[in-house]
Formats: sequence, structure tokens, C-alpha cells
Amino acid sequence: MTGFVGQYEHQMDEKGRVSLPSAFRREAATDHFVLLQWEKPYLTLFPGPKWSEVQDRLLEYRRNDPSAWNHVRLIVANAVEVSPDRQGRVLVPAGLQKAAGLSGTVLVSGNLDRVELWDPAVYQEDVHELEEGVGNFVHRLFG
Amino acid sequence: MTGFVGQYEHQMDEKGRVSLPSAFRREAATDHFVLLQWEKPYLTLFPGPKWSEVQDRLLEYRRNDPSAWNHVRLIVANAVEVSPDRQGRVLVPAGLQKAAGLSGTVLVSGNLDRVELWDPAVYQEDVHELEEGVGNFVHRLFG
DNA sequence: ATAGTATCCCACTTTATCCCACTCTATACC
DNA sequence: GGTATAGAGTGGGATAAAGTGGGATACTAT
Repeated sequence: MTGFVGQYEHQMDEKGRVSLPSAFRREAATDHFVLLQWEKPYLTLFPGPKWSEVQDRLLEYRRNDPSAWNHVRLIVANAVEVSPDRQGRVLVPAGLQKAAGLSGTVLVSGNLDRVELWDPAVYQEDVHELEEGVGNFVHRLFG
Repeated sequence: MTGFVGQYEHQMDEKGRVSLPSAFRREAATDHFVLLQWEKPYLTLFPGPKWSEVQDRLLEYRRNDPSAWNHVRLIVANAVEVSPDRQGRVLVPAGLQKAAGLSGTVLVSGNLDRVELWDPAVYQEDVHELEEGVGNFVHRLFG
């Protein structure tokens, strides 16, 4: 129950398969995942149980706001249900590959309750080094 | 339940393994740890249960603040789940070794609910001797 | 029915993890 | 105070697992 932590660089082959780190497979304790893009420029992989929570929130959001319908459609329509094969790889459909600019080396990054798939170069650029001064929050979190 | 107290200098071998003091292993009462750097220039080793608390705070922080996402990513992506081997050693990944400037002799220092890993020279410089005048608080703590 | 496509399974290589053996230190007992 | 014993820290080697590439089978669609 430590959540998904750590990051790994794995190769995506020409079929679009990416190995989930064995540590993540053990952590998930399920072979049932949902892969989608809810924010650019990366993909998110939710374990089945976590996805159920998210789904409930989507349903509620849609019920209370008519304009939400198209938001939900866009995200859900491009989502896929995936299961690791016997070697622990998940298949990333061509559409999602393109949406996240994935090819060759993929950064598989743990983010507590989910796993994220990034183009390494994009990650490097988007997720900056912590600056001095923003450090106040960390003492409340880790102190 | 005395917490982690005391400090030890242990050798990190070329594989990046560092022995946890046996006193700390007894104190933790678990072989499940999370090692990360949330503040420079040292590493922090959380026992599993303590990490769960921290994780909950991270999730809450992230939920309430969109700008928090990258902070959480940076810290969590460089974290690792570690378990001592039969000899009581934990493996420090190369990335974290570099981030904390660890090589050769490592200072393994108890800090109540967690264990910290320091470069001895850096520790010597950063953690000063107790100065006169700042001592007011101690009577409230220990008195 | 056939061709194209997608999914699953098998095999190999490399890297990491685990385990065994040794030495030194600290403690306890004589 | 000295000696013996047990525990802790350190180094290296072997085994198992993880990641990667390719092939075969089943399914779908035309």
C-alpha cells in the first residue's frame, strides 16, 4: 500500500507495447487497468479500483452540468481498457501514442494512485526542478 | 517505541547498498520502507506506516491545488520502495546517491519517526553546534 | 474463403536481487 | 581482567526474474 513510486524508462516496440515495471504490477495487485488522456501531454493509467472512483465522479459531474457531457465524451471515448500480457506489457493504441507523442523510449512514472506515461523529453521540459521559495509546503507535508 | 535515535557511519559498497543499523531495524518493526529526497541535501527513509501518513497528505495537497501536481511528481518519481536484505542493507539507487552526494561513508542518522542519510561532510557543515540564545525552546520541550 | 490484423505465447539476454561466507566488534561470562 | 561467543557489518558470487524481440494462432472483415 505504498502507492506507485519511482520512474522507469522502457522501450515501446513497433506494436505499441510497453512493459509495466514489475514493482507497479505488484503494487496494483490487479491486471485490470484503464488508460486515457485527461490532460496533456501525457497518458494516465488507472488501476481498476481507482478507475471506479473516477468514474463515479464523472457520472456526478455529468448529471449536474449539461455542458459536461461533451467533456466526458471526449475523454471516455479515447480511453481503453488494458490488461498486461504474460510478460507484463500493456498495449497503447495508436491514437493515444500520437496524443502523447510516444515512440521508442517511454517514461513510466509512478504518481501515488496512478501511473503516468510520458515522452522523456517532454517530461524533462514540463516538470521543472523545484525552486527555492516554493519549499514551504514540503515541511507541512513531510514534517 | 522510542523512535529512531542516534547516528552511525556505514560504508556504501559499489552496488549502492547501505546497512541499516540493527537498532533501527528493530525499531521499525517492518521491512517495508520508502526512500526519497524531499529536501536537499540528504535522503529520508520512511517506515511503511509513516509513509502512508505522508502519502495521504500528498494526495490531499494535490487535490486542492493544480500547481501541486508537478511538486508531487518530482518527489514521488524519485522515490523508491526498499526492503532490507537478509543482512539488513537497503539499496540506494544511483539517482538518489547523486542527489545526496553519497559515496563511500554514509551517515545514517535517526530522527524520531524517520531515518536520514547524509554525506558526513555536508552534515558537519549544515547541522551546526547548538548555539547559546536559541536555547529558550528547549525548556518547553524537555522541561 | 482468404487475406489482413490483432492478440497471445514462447524463447533469449541482461540485469538485478538474493544468499552464503568472512571479519571485526561488542558483550557477557568465567 | 581475559577469553569465548554471538551479533553486526562488509564483500563477493550464483540464481532467478524482468525486459525485449520475434513468431504462431485465432479472429475479423471483406
